Amino acid sequence: MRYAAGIFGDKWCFVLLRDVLLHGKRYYGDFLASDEGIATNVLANRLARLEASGMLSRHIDPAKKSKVFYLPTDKARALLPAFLGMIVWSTDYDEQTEAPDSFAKAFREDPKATIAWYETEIDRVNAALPDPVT
Amino acid sequence: MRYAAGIFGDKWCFVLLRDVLLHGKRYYGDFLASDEGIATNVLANRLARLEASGMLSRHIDPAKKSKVFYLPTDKARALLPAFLGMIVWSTDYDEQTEAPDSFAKAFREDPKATIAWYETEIDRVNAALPDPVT
DNA sequence: CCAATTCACTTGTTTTTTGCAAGTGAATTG
DNA sequence: CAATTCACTTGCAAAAAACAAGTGAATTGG
Repeated sequence: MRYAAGIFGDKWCFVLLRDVLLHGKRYYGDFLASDEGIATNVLANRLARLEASGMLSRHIDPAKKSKVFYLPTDKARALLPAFLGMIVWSTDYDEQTEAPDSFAKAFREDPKATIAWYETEIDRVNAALPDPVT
Repeated sequence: MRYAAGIFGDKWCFVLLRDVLLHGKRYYGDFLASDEGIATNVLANRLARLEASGMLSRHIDPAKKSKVFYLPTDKARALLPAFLGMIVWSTDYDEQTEAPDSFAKAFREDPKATIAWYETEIDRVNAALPDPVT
Protein backbone atom coordinates (compact mmCIF):
# COMPACT_ATOMS: atom_id res chain seq x y z
CA MET A 1 0.00 0.00 0.00
CA ARG A 2 2.91 2.30 0.71
CA TYR A 3 4.15 1.33 -2.72
CA ALA A 4 0.80 2.22 -4.26
CA ALA A 5 0.74 5.55 -2.42
CA GLY A 6 4.20 6.34 -3.73
CA ILE A 7 3.17 5.79 -7.32
CA PHE A 8 -0.29 7.26 -7.62
CA GLY A 9 -0.88 8.88 -4.24
CA ASP A 10 -0.15 12.02 -6.20
CA LYS A 11 -3.06 13.84 -7.80
CA TRP A 12 -1.47 14.19 -11.23
CA CYS A 13 -0.15 10.65 -11.50
CA PHE A 14 -3.60 9.50 -10.51
CA VAL A 15 -5.26 11.65 -13.17
CA LEU A 16 -2.81 10.54 -15.87
CA LEU A 17 -3.34 6.87 -15.08
CA ARG A 18 -7.08 7.39 -15.17
CA ASP A 19 -6.81 9.11 -18.55
CA VAL A 20 -4.65 6.42 -20.08
CA LEU A 21 -6.62 3.50 -18.65
CA LEU A 22 -10.15 4.80 -18.84
CA HIS A 23 -10.28 7.65 -21.31
CA GLY A 24 -8.09 6.28 -24.10
CA LYS A 25 -5.57 9.11 -23.91
CA ARG A 26 -2.14 8.31 -25.30
CA TYR A 27 -0.52 11.46 -26.73
CA TYR A 28 1.21 14.17 -24.75
CA GLY A 29 -1.24 16.67 -26.19
CA ASP A 30 -4.19 14.56 -25.02
CA PHE A 31 -2.98 14.60 -21.44
CA LEU A 32 -2.29 18.31 -21.59
CA ALA A 33 -5.90 18.91 -22.54
CA SER A 34 -7.25 17.15 -19.44
CA ASP A 35 -10.17 18.84 -17.73
CA GLU A 36 -8.05 19.38 -14.64
CA GLY A 37 -5.58 21.62 -16.48
CA ILE A 38 -2.12 20.27 -15.78
CA ALA A 39 0.90 22.57 -16.28
CA THR A 40 3.40 21.49 -18.94
CA ASN A 41 6.33 21.17 -16.56
CA VAL A 42 4.31 19.05 -14.15
CA LEU A 43 3.02 16.92 -17.02
CA ALA A 44 6.55 16.25 -18.27
CA ASN A 45 7.66 15.48 -14.72
CA ARG A 46 4.81 13.05 -14.04
CA LEU A 47 5.10 11.26 -17.38
CA ALA A 48 8.78 10.71 -16.62
CA ARG A 49 7.95 9.52 -13.15
CA LEU A 50 5.35 7.06 -14.41
CA GLU A 51 7.77 5.81 -17.03
CA ALA A 52 10.46 5.38 -14.38
CA SER A 53 8.10 3.36 -12.20
CA GLY A 54 7.17 1.12 -15.10
CA MET A 55 3.58 2.28 -15.50
CA LEU A 56 3.90 3.85 -18.94
CA SER A 57 6.19 3.27 -21.89
CA ARG A 58 7.20 6.20 -24.08
CA HIS A 59 7.17 5.97 -27.87
CA ILE A 60 7.80 8.25 -30.80
CA ASP A 61 5.19 8.32 -33.52
CA PRO A 62 7.04 7.06 -36.61
CA ALA A 63 4.64 8.88 -38.92
CA LYS A 64 5.45 12.19 -37.30
CA LYS A 65 8.59 12.06 -35.28
CA SER A 66 7.82 15.17 -33.27
CA LYS A 67 4.81 13.44 -31.69
CA VAL A 68 5.09 11.20 -28.67
CA PHE A 69 2.68 8.76 -27.19
CA TYR A 70 2.58 6.72 -24.02
CA LEU A 71 1.21 3.20 -23.59
CA PRO A 72 0.06 1.71 -20.30
CA THR A 73 2.19 -1.27 -19.28
CA ASP A 74 0.74 -4.50 -17.92
CA LYS A 75 1.59 -3.17 -14.49
CA ALA A 76 -0.65 -0.16 -15.09
CA ARG A 77 -3.40 -2.25 -16.65
CA ALA A 78 -3.39 -4.44 -13.56
CA LEU A 79 -4.72 -1.44 -11.66
CA LEU A 80 -8.00 -1.53 -13.58
CA PRO A 81 -9.91 -3.52 -10.93
CA ALA A 82 -8.92 -1.06 -8.19
CA PHE A 83 -9.70 1.94 -10.39
CA LEU A 84 -13.09 0.59 -11.36
CA GLY A 85 -13.75 -0.04 -7.70
CA MET A 86 -13.12 3.65 -7.06
CA ILE A 87 -15.51 4.66 -9.79
CA VAL A 88 -18.23 2.52 -8.29
CA TRP A 89 -17.56 4.23 -4.98
CA SER A 90 -17.82 7.62 -6.67
CA THR A 91 -21.19 6.80 -8.20
CA ASP A 92 -22.44 6.17 -4.67
CA TYR A 93 -21.03 9.23 -2.99
CA ASP A 94 -20.34 11.92 -5.59
CA GLU A 95 -23.50 13.81 -6.39
CA GLN A 96 -21.92 15.24 -9.49
CA THR A 97 -20.59 11.99 -10.89
CA GLU A 98 -20.67 11.56 -14.64
CA ALA A 99 -20.57 7.78 -14.42
CA PRO A 100 -23.99 6.23 -15.04
CA ASP A 101 -25.63 3.99 -12.44
CA SER A 102 -25.66 1.25 -15.06
CA PHE A 103 -21.88 1.05 -14.80
CA ALA A 104 -21.91 0.47 -11.06
CA LYS A 105 -24.67 -2.07 -11.49
CA ALA A 106 -22.76 -3.97 -14.18
CA PHE A 107 -19.55 -3.94 -12.16
CA ARG A 108 -21.24 -5.18 -9.02
CA GLU A 109 -23.05 -7.95 -10.85
CA ASP A 110 -20.06 -9.15 -12.84
CA PRO A 111 -16.82 -7.36 -12.04
CA LYS A 112 -14.65 -9.71 -14.12
CA ALA A 113 -16.70 -9.10 -17.25
CA THR A 114 -16.58 -5.34 -16.71
CA ILE A 115 -12.82 -5.44 -16.26
CA ALA A 116 -12.48 -7.57 -19.38
CA TRP A 117 -14.52 -5.03 -21.33
CA TYR A 118 -12.13 -2.24 -20.32
CA GLU A 119 -9.14 -4.42 -21.18
CA THR A 120 -10.41 -4.89 -24.73
CA GLU A 121 -11.09 -1.15 -24.94
CA ILE A 122 -7.45 -0.48 -24.09
CA ASP A 123 -6.34 -2.98 -26.72
CA ARG A 124 -8.64 -1.37 -29.27
CA VAL A 125 -7.16 2.10 -28.64
CA ASN A 126 -3.62 0.70 -28.74
CA ALA A 127 -4.30 -1.13 -32.02
CA ALA A 128 -5.27 2.14 -33.67
CA LEU A 129 -1.85 3.59 -32.87
CA PRO A 130 1.25 3.20 -35.07
CA ASP A 131 3.79 0.49 -34.30
CA PRO A 132 5.62 1.74 -31.21
CA VAL A 133 9.14 3.00 -31.75
CA THR A 134 11.05 3.36 -28.53
CA MET B 1 -13.03 9.60 -10.47
CA ARG B 2 -12.29 13.29 -10.25
CA TYR B 3 -14.17 13.20 -6.96
CA ALA B 4 -12.04 10.30 -5.75
CA ALA B 5 -8.85 12.10 -6.79
CA GLY B 6 -9.97 15.18 -4.87
CA ILE B 7 -10.44 13.24 -1.68
CA PHE B 8 -7.56 10.79 -1.54
CA GLY B 9 -5.42 11.74 -4.54
CA ASP B 10 -3.30 13.32 -1.84
CA LYS B 11 -0.55 11.22 -0.32
CA TRP B 12 -1.41 11.98 3.28
CA CYS B 13 -5.17 11.54 2.98
CA PHE B 14 -4.45 8.26 1.28
CA VAL B 15 -2.14 7.12 4.09
CA LEU B 16 -4.60 8.18 6.80
CA LEU B 17 -7.47 6.31 5.17
CA ARG B 18 -5.27 3.25 4.83
CA ASP B 19 -4.33 3.47 8.51
CA VAL B 20 -7.89 3.84 9.72
CA LEU B 21 -9.36 1.19 7.42
CA LEU B 22 -6.59 -1.39 7.40
CA HIS B 23 -4.37 -0.82 10.40
CA GLY B 24 -6.94 -0.11 13.08
CA LYS B 25 -5.62 3.34 13.88
CA ARG B 26 -8.09 5.69 15.54
CA TYR B 27 -6.28 8.15 17.82
CA TYR B 28 -4.45 11.29 16.75
CA GLY B 29 -1.30 9.89 18.34
CA ASP B 30 -1.64 6.67 16.33
CA PHE B 31 -1.69 8.54 13.05
CA LEU B 32 1.21 10.71 14.08
CA ALA B 33 3.30 7.60 14.62
CA SER B 34 2.79 6.35 11.06
CA ASP B 35 5.86 4.92 9.38
CA GLU B 36 5.76 7.69 6.80
CA GLY B 37 6.31 10.39 9.43
CA ILE B 38 3.61 13.02 8.93
CA ALA B 39 4.15 16.51 10.35
CA THR B 40 1.69 17.63 13.04
CA ASN B 41 0.38 20.59 11.09
CA VAL B 42 -0.22 18.45 8.01
CA LEU B 43 -1.89 15.78 10.12
CA ALA B 44 -4.27 18.30 11.68
CA ASN B 45 -5.02 19.71 8.24
CA ARG B 46 -5.73 16.32 6.67
CA LEU B 47 -7.85 15.07 9.54
CA ALA B 48 -9.95 18.22 9.20
CA ARG B 49 -10.16 17.75 5.46
CA LEU B 50 -11.25 14.12 5.79
CA GLU B 51 -13.80 15.12 8.39
CA ALA B 52 -15.12 17.87 6.10
CA SER B 53 -15.49 15.42 3.22
CA GLY B 54 -17.40 13.00 5.41
CA MET B 55 -14.76 10.27 5.55
CA LEU B 56 -14.00 10.49 9.26
CA SER B 57 -15.95 11.56 12.33
CA ARG B 58 -14.13 13.21 15.21
CA HIS B 59 -14.81 12.23 18.82
CA ILE B 60 -13.49 13.10 22.24
CA ASP B 61 -12.56 10.24 24.51
CA PRO B 62 -14.91 10.61 27.51
CA ALA B 63 -12.48 8.78 29.78
CA LYS B 64 -9.74 11.27 29.06
CA LYS B 65 -11.04 14.44 27.54
CA SER B 66 -7.72 15.53 26.13
CA LYS B 67 -7.65 12.54 23.80
CA VAL B 68 -9.37 12.50 20.44
CA PHE B 69 -10.21 9.66 18.13
CA TYR B 70 -11.54 9.42 14.62
CA LEU B 71 -13.91 6.81 13.23
CA PRO B 72 -14.26 5.88 9.58
CA THR B 73 -17.72 6.67 8.24
CA ASP B 74 -19.69 4.31 6.01
CA LYS B 75 -18.47 6.40 3.10
CA ALA B 76 -14.87 5.63 4.03
CA ARG B 77 -15.63 1.97 4.70
CA ALA B 78 -17.15 1.71 1.23
CA LEU B 79 -13.64 2.26 -0.13
CA LEU B 80 -12.46 -1.07 1.26
CA PRO B 81 -12.96 -3.02 -2.00
CA ALA B 82 -10.92 -0.49 -3.98
CA PHE B 83 -8.21 -0.36 -1.31
CA LEU B 84 -7.95 -4.12 -1.11
CA GLY B 85 -7.70 -4.18 -4.89
CA MET B 86 -4.68 -1.89 -4.60
CA ILE B 87 -3.04 -4.14 -2.04
CA VAL B 88 -3.46 -7.13 -4.33
CA TRP B 89 -1.84 -5.07 -7.06
CA SER B 90 1.04 -4.19 -4.72
CA THR B 91 1.68 -7.83 -3.86
CA ASP B 92 2.19 -8.44 -7.58
CA TYR B 93 4.46 -5.50 -8.33
CA ASP B 94 6.10 -4.30 -5.15
CA GLU B 95 9.12 -6.43 -4.38
CA GLN B 96 9.22 -5.11 -0.83
CA THR B 97 5.56 -5.65 -0.04
CA GLU B 98 4.71 -6.75 3.47
CA ALA B 99 1.39 -8.26 2.45
CA PRO B 100 1.55 -12.05 2.24
CA ASP B 101 0.72 -13.85 -0.98
CA SER B 102 -2.03 -15.64 0.90
CA PHE B 103 -3.92 -12.38 1.13
CA ALA B 104 -3.91 -11.83 -2.63
CA LYS B 105 -4.91 -15.44 -3.14
CA ALA B 106 -7.83 -15.17 -0.73
CA PHE B 107 -9.01 -11.91 -2.23
CA ARG B 108 -8.88 -13.23 -5.77
CA GLU B 109 -10.71 -16.39 -4.86
CA ASP B 110 -13.43 -14.76 -2.81
CA PRO B 111 -13.27 -10.96 -2.73
CA LYS B 112 -16.60 -10.56 -0.94
CA ALA B 113 -15.53 -12.76 1.93
CA THR B 114 -12.23 -10.93 2.26
CA ILE B 115 -14.00 -7.57 2.31
CA ALA B 116 -16.43 -8.88 4.91
CA TRP B 117 -13.52 -9.99 7.05
CA TYR B 118 -12.04 -6.49 7.03
CA GLU B 119 -15.45 -5.00 7.80
CA THR B 120 -15.73 -7.10 10.94
CA GLU B 121 -12.17 -6.14 11.85
CA ILE B 122 -13.17 -2.48 11.69
CA ASP B 123 -16.21 -3.17 13.85
CA ARG B 124 -14.05 -5.05 16.33
CA VAL B 125 -11.64 -2.13 16.69
CA ASN B 126 -14.51 0.34 16.98
CA ALA B 127 -16.21 -1.77 19.65
CA ALA B 128 -13.12 -1.56 21.83
CA LEU B 129 -13.36 2.24 21.88
CA PRO B 130 -15.42 4.28 24.33
CA ASP B 131 -18.86 5.51 23.38
CA PRO B 132 -18.24 8.32 20.90
CA VAL B 133 -18.84 11.81 22.20
CA THR B 134 -18.98 14.40 19.41
C1' DC C 1 -3.66 21.76 45.88
C1' DC C 2 -0.36 22.57 42.29
C1' DA C 3 3.75 21.74 39.56
C1' DA C 4 4.91 18.58 35.95
C1' DT C 5 3.16 16.09 32.08
C1' DT C 6 0.21 14.57 28.30
C1' DC C 7 -2.18 15.63 24.32
C1' DA C 8 -4.08 17.81 20.24
C1' DC C 9 -3.26 21.01 17.87
C1' DT C 10 -0.98 26.30 16.27
C1' DT C 11 2.35 29.35 14.93
C1' DG C 12 6.36 30.84 12.80
C1' DT C 13 10.19 29.86 9.49
C1' DT C 14 12.69 27.43 5.98
C1' DT C 15 12.56 24.33 2.12
C1' DT C 16 10.23 22.12 -1.54
C1' DT C 17 6.77 21.90 -4.96
C1' DT C 18 3.48 24.00 -8.00
C1' DG C 19 1.46 27.13 -11.46
C1' DC C 20 2.22 30.36 -14.89
C1' DA C 21 4.55 32.66 -18.81
C1' DA C 22 7.76 32.48 -21.91
C1' DG C 23 11.17 30.15 -24.31
C1' DT C 24 13.85 26.24 -27.08
C1' DG C 25 14.99 23.08 -30.51
C1' DA C 26 13.87 19.28 -33.48
C1' DA C 27 10.59 17.96 -37.04
C1' DT C 28 7.06 19.15 -40.32
C1' DT C 29 4.20 21.83 -43.40
C1' DG C 30 2.86 25.22 -47.00
C1' DC D 1 12.78 28.00 -46.44
C1' DA D 2 9.87 30.74 -43.39
C1' DA D 3 6.08 29.62 -40.47
C1' DT D 4 4.18 26.22 -37.53
C1' DT D 5 3.64 22.15 -34.58
C1' DC D 6 5.10 19.66 -30.79
C1' DA D 7 7.28 18.02 -26.59
C1' DC D 8 9.40 19.61 -23.48
C1' DT D 9 12.67 23.53 -20.38
C1' DT D 10 13.58 27.48 -17.84
C1' DG D 11 12.77 31.34 -14.65
C1' DC D 12 10.03 33.19 -11.32
C1' DA D 13 6.20 34.09 -8.03
C1' DA D 14 2.94 31.74 -5.11
C1' DA D 15 1.31 27.89 -2.56
C1' DA D 16 2.19 24.01 0.25
C1' DA D 17 5.22 20.96 3.09
C1' DA D 18 8.77 19.92 6.54
C1' DC D 19 10.80 21.38 10.74
C1' DA D 20 11.03 23.46 15.33
C1' DA D 21 8.97 25.51 18.84
C1' DG D 22 5.03 26.97 21.25
C1' DT D 23 0.03 27.00 23.45
C1' DG D 24 -3.68 25.79 26.26
C1' DA D 25 -6.91 22.53 28.11
C1' DA D 26 -7.01 18.27 30.78
C1' DT D 27 -4.75 15.01 33.74
C1' DT D 28 -1.49 12.96 36.95
C1' DG D 29 1.82 12.54 40.93
C1' DG D 30 3.32 14.06 45.17
